[in-house]
Amino acid sequence: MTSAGAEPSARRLTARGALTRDRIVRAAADLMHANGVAGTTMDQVVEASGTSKSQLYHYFEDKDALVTAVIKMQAARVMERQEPHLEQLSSLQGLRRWRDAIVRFIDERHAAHGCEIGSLASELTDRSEPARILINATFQHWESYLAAGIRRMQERGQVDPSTDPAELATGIMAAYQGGYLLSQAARSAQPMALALDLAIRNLEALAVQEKRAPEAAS
Amino acid sequence: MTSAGAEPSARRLTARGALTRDRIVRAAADLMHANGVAGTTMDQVVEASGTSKSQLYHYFEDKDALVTAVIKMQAARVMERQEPHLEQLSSLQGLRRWRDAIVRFIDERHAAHGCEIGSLASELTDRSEPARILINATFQHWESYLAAGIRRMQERGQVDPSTDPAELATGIMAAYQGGYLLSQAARSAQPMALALDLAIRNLEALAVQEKRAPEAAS
DNA sequence: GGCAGAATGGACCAGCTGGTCCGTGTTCGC
DNA sequence: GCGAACACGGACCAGCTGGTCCATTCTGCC
Repeated sequence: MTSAGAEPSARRLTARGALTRDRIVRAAADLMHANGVAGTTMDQVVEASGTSKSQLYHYFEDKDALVTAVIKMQAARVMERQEPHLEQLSSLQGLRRWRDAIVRFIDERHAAHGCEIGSLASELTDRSEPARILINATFQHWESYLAAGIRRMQERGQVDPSTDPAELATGIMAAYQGGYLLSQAARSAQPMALALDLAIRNLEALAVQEKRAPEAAS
Repeated sequence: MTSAGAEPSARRLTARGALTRDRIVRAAADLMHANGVAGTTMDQVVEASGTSKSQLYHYFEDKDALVTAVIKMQAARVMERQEPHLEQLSSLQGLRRWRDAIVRFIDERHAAHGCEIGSLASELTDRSEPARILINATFQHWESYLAAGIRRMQERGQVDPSTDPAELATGIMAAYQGGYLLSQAARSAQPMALALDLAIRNLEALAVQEKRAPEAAS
């Protein structure tokens, strides 16, 4: 379900229409990720998506509606990329693999651009309340995956059970977002690596002292 | 030294001129912090600063030059606000006081707006290389204060001396920036509190075990 | 096979945006 | 006290931006 919210009267969509709509959102998402929302014009979206002005305004009431669809698509994209790592997260090892994947991802892109959701958050949060709510919900959803993983670690005795998983998850998310921002500014994946290391080290420190506990096969 | 860089030919500035220039940068900084760089028009700056178009372009070659001045002013403002806390930082207690001041600051503003530098970073880093370099330098400078404080803590035996203070500082900065972003999106100071707590807890965990060591007066 | 509604093409527009220009007032240094 | 450079006011403009409109072509469905 990569497609995003409708709005402009839940009109019927033919298969062809749905495809066109998707091309528009995809093009808009890429442009806005690279140039910002304000830095992306409707004409650019038209050209990049190979559609026309009338189509754009046929599927979206105005730019705000398009932006809403873009937020939803980016949220879906990010979650799709993260899910494989977070879905069954249940150990510090898994968390470290998650960290490695992120650092590698940023490194491959030479730390150009920021987090798809984070940059939208920074630009839109103060400008549009509906956008803020949507973005905040995305963060929450994202964090809930981390929290669930941490809870599993607690159950397995890898992490101190007295600390609230949701709060730890927020802390880790903050490290991720801040790490992304610093990496973007430094054009290096190192800040992200340091930020996530600090966050993970925190769980390790909280770990039940039996560091070398009986490891299940795997 | 709140005023920012010149550029448009280091022309001579009369006292009156310097004042006008400063009013312009100040107004631009406030507008851009609230509405973003792209969301701030030169006409708005003119109106908010009570100047005229010709003055604006008398002191700044173009919008980019104005933005550069704004970055420098915001960097100075942030550092001015942080220096009292970071200048002689040398204990975990001091770090916690820094944390408290930040959380209070965000709470007072009901978590509206983001970090003055962080939001500029997010918007400009990909769009302007000179801006990126300037912003990155600001982060470095900022982190160096934190690193110096951590080094002092190490010397006093409060923090494990085997960890690189600069790397810890980057991690803390990331927690700060990410915490700010999440707080802005959630309209609550809590994410910031959790993020900084996680970062600080990390130093505590690293602390030499003699937790209740001989405390110097104060 | 024909019609209602979806999909599309693209010309057109009013308002805004960054930036220019020129004339006037002020101030500093000699 | 006087000229040069600085400070200032504000009309003006070309290009862009989000958005409108209407005519035409497809498509699903009875």
